[in-house]
Amino acid sequence: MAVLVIAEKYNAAMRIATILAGGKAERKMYGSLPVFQFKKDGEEWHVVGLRGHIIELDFPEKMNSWEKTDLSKLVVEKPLKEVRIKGIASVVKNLASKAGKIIIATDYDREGELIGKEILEIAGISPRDAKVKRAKFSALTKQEITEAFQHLQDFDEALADAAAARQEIDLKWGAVLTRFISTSSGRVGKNFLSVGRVQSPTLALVVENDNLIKNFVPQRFWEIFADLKKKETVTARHIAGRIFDEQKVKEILAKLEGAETATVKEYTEKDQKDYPPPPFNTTTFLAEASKIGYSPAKAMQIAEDLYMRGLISYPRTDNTVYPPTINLRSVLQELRNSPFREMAEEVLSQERIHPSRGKMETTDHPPIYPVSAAQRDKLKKEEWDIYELVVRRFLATLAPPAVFQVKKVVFEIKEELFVADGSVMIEEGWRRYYTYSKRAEIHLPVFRQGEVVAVDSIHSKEDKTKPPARYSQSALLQAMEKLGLGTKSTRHEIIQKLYERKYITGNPVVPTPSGHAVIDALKTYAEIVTKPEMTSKLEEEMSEIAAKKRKMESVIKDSEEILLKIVELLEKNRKGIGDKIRTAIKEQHHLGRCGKCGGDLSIIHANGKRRFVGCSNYPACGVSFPIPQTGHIEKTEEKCEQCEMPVIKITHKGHGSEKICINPECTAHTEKRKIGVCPRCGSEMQVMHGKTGKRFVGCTNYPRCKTAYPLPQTGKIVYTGKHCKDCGAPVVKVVVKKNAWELCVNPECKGKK
DNA sequence: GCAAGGTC
Repeated sequence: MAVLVIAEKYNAAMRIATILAGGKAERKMYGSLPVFQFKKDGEEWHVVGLRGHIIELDFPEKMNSWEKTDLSKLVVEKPLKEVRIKGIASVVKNLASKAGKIIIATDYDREGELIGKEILEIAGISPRDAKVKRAKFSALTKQEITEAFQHLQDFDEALADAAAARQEIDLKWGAVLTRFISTSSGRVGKNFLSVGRVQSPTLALVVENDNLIKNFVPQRFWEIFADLKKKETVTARHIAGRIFDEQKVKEILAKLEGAETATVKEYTEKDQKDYPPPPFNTTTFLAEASKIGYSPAKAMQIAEDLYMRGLISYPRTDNTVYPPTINLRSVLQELRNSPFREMAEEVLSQERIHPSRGKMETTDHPPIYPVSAAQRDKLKKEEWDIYELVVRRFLATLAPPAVFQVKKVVFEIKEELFVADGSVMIEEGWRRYYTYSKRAEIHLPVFRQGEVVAVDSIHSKEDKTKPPARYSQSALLQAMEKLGLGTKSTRHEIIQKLYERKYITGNPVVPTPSGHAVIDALKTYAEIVTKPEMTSKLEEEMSEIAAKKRKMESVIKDSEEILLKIVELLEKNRKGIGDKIRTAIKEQHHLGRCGKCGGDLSIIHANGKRRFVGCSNYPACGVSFPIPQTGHIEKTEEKCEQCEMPVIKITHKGHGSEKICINPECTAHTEKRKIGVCPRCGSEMQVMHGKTGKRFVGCTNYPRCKTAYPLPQTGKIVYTGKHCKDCGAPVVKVVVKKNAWELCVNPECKGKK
């Protein structure tokens, strides 16, 4: 009797097969799907790995039109299940039909159970069929897997239903609100606006933060410092800290007027342990990667790649505690084959290794750690940076604490108390390996109680309170985790989505007018979808479904009723909401006033083709300016110092950004556009933009001299000051992504290869 | 062309 085992992913299938077969599994291709095969107790076993969900929900085709579909009908429509990966489906179906036993061995969680249900449905087998079994394990270790397959359990339909309810509710709320917001504001097609259970509360965080910053009223405060002399100068701060009452500051200063000595009232000195950081989970990993310049999306992409190559463990994890099944010493031994040899040996030389542990402990995956040694020349720089980060973090979590000598002195000057703190590292501990963050050190001399030192000066410093900081991408990621928004696998994708929709821009993250407008509209008419509570409520309901206290159908029905009411309210206010968002988006594109007629200048995409800056009073006013056709354009609040025209910021992928004013005639451009000397007339040559926006090198002596050379239309052009030895034309440097080369601009130059 | 969740 053949046995079919279905795992969630390729790597899991391979591990399971290797463990069950005792290392003798054979890998065979069924079309494009690898299947692991082996014999065990006289039975033929097949192990296949899926690729996550193989079914996706979608509405029937008749409801595809955003404009024509009645949203209240969309709310109650049953979505269809579409098979996404047909190749896998047919192979699994075939194997299942021949199997006497089917073991679902997907990840042991809600989504894993649903993935199992999906594949059974495709194979036409009921989850209640006696030949269907479930293997439940929380780690891909020999012990866990062996036990799980010895104690097979029944398939848990209720758990799968919990996930299925989430799927349907997410799609309905997402599709209905996305369509409403987009169609009401005329944003249909590729510039649509979107709404979702996770993305909208996340956007709301950014918008609320921006509101706090905009409405922030700084408060003045003062701090009083005393410079004291003891061989070196020691600065002590008045014990009151920030004083918001100016009168009080004056009083204290008056009291201290003429003070000559300070007496040490209190002096303490102690060693303070500075414990190692916890092991990496996805969020902490991404936060640290951003410190070395990798965005969450980029860091995640690299980590996934390193994982697939067997260099680091699974990068999607919530866990911050090493499970006992990982042999930490043998990982260190493995690292001796890498450039981290010496460090690994140092850590190994400890008599006992005490790994640090974080607050979050789950059993699905271990924290992120290196699983094998890598060599620097085998990896790209970015891959090495991320690998090194994971290795150094791993070493740090196994290393002893750092030790700081901490000093505190309290001085008394005319009955007023001042404090000075000192902190110096005396043992490196884990900080020797983990060099990405430093703790500030302040040197302080030794004092003794009762000692009297000279007062050099006493002065106050005025300052003001600062608005809250904006979210960096990684801070946003951490806020999402804290609020239960998204999962370790989706959070960074959701942030990317907010950028794609142009709801947010930059890092730190700033919301755009359309981001503000959409959140404003949702807060008024569908507040729940802007709050993390929608997720926590759904989580509760899913738990109830899994615990068989409620039926999936009833949870979906309740959710539909709430959404129907929202749709009704939204439809009543369709025009008002749409106009508000439209106005906000106009502001987003608005660059400034037209110098000729006073109209609005904005970036216009002609038929989705060439882009330019044009006047809103067209055709009455024909003012227009060519702008570069490549690169991402953002508006700025700046005006050109020379010509007072609006300045735009252009970012070229792979290499920084430049700010230019939209006026091609402006002399402020001259420096930037300078490219060399015309070989025919000796005048200066510049980068110019033709009527179609195409750029070229032209002689400034035009029309008397008509020398012109074409330029590459992508990449950044940099002035080199050089001229071609063969033809005398200017030589420019072209930078595309990370590549750069020098180029004589004359296409007919004989010196060219 | 819609969401969020798996995974590549």
